[in-house]
Amino acid sequence: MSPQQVGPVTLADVARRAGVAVSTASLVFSGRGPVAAATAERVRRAASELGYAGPDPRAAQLRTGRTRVVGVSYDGTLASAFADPYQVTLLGGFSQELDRERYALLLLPEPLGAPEPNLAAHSMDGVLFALCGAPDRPGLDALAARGLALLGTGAPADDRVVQLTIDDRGATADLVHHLRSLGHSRIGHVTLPLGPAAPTGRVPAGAASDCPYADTRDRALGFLDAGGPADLIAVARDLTLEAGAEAAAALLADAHPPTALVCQSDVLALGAVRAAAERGLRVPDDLSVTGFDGIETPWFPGLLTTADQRPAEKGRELGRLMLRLLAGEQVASATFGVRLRLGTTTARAPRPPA
Amino acid sequence: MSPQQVGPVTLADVARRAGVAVSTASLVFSGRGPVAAATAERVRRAASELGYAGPDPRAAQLRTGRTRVVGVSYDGTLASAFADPYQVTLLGGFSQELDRERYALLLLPEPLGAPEPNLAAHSMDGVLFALCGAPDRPGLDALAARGLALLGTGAPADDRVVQLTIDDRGATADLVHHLRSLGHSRIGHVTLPLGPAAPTGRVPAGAASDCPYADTRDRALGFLDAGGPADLIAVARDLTLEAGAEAAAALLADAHPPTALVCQSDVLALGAVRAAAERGLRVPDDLSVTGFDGIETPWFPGLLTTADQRPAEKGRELGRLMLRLLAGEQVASATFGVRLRLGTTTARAPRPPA
DNA sequence: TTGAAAGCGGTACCAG
DNA sequence: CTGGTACCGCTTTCAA
Repeated sequence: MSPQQVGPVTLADVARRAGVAVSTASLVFSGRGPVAAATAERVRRAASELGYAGPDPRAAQLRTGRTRVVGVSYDGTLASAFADPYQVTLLGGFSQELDRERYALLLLPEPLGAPEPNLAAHSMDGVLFALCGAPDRPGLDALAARGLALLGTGAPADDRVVQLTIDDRGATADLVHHLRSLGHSRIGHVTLPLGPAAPTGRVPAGAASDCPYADTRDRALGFLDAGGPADLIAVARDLTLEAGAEAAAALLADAHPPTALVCQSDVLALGAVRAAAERGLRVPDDLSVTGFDGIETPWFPGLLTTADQRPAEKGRELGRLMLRLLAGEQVASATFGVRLRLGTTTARAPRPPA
Repeated sequence: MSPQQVGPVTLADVARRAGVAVSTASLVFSGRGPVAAATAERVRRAASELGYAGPDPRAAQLRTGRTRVVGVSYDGTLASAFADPYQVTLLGGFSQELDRERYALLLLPEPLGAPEPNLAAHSMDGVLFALCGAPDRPGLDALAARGLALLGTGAPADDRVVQLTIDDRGATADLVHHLRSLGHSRIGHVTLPLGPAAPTGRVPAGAASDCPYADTRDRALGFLDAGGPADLIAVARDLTLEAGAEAAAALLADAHPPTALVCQSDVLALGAVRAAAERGLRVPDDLSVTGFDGIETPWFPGLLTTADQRPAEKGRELGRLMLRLLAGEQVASATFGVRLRLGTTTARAPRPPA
């Protein structure tokens, strides 16, 4: 009868039982070196007899320095991040690429006001800052000091982070130009949150164009660039359909209401569509609405006019960039193309009532 | 000038520079032992001068055996899992509880036909089998052998996995009883996929009631228990609104079509609502529809009649169970309560046309 | 309050 | 092809 094992079985136990050196046993499991078939078989049998679970990843990680884990950092809770189909789809594409190389994703939500950043406390080979608004992120220094692969989509703004950005400003301006070409001039703008705890409501243009979050700011600037009126801007408190509806309602209640709404995200735009319906306005006959992102909405009858970021493809592209970084390649920041997608939510401006 | 550091700075470097032993420096960072204020200060200064990133989590993990990581395993791709609001919401609740104790989630998608299970290759303290259909899962032995905390929602069926299940069968039967009390007798059933690559379409009752996936099978059994007709069952190929619509359409095309559809998930039910609209049927006047899960659908006008699993709360409950397991407590499998939620998608059966 | 030293469980080099 | 051995970087006794 074999001696009773106390803790988990280790490689040394297996090697001893098989009558080989640990180094040889290690080769059997990693498949790296040449091992005689008979020896390998002996080791495998010893392993299964002892109930060996395979090399402990913790030890392997310490030795090799690689963890096969990529962190995904974002501000806010997981629930709030995943309420946005854009983020979910992007992450799906990212995961798809990383799966190929057997990397797993470690979700790192960074709740507001967390005392110490969680970020550096985990072992990872790289980090994707998927949808971080804030331009700086505590804990980044530690990650950089460890030499991790760092990839972002605009934030945090740091030379050590490779960025895949989009032309937020130009894409938004394109949407406004599209609406103007349809005869709209009274165009409203619904923005993403301006900060961690900003309430829903109308704001002066300056509040949006000074926003520290690059995407929010640049889209607002694009809106203004293209001649969007500075007095028709409202902020959504968070990235939900409800907040979009409320912000849109605030604009539609104006004495001289807009005939079109340019929203900084598709989710917000769908909220605007609902707000319109609640006021008895038809989309696009009475009100045109545009979004941003290009999410799939199988339940929405019609197609949102939007700046299509192709989230799945963008996620895959981020995945490929991450894999190259992990392979030690030098990767330059780049821009990802956004396409204007014409849907059924925009139409000619209605004739003003007599 | 200090000597040029080659690799990343280690605790030993810091200790040397501060003129203390590594063990003392360790205490400064972990805050575990008593260290004189002056000593601690010296260590911290040395650390910042050297750009020390803090204790390397890999080494700490090997030594302590704890990783502060919980894996979330499911079959299929991340994209498909996150297409279901139920799963997303549940994961949000789970994450919320684990955040409290600073655990991060490691996503472990297990694509079909992956050669070797990825599962055991990562360092974790526990694993949640969130929405695994398959009753068995390769790699489970290795996880159990390492003594990980194992938690599931019905699958994999294994004594080593603590389960939080629901009464799928009873809840579905309740929905059917509700419809029968409204005068429906011709009731159709739209099931979740019966296997990894099952096509959408009608199936004999036996196909569903023999399904290896416990939830699919038990809901089908509940449907039959309550007197649902065995000839009006259709399978959705995957968990999407489109597949639900197709499966529903297959039933509605029957020579003697149903006046109500009991769907095994809310997403499928919303597909059924769409299929009804495409055939010019009004819900609930011409067709009653029920779902399962209790997801939030801010964009859906009305409220789905459903078996409400309270996904956010269920996720939190799973989180609490996981934390107890991680703390070494003995935790028994339990049942989570499901509530019948009456919405606006069910009504009296229409009078049969004269 | 601090220091010395023994691992945690593998991996990777090198010699044979 | 196989065995010995020096680490990987930190935590944790235990002694001083």
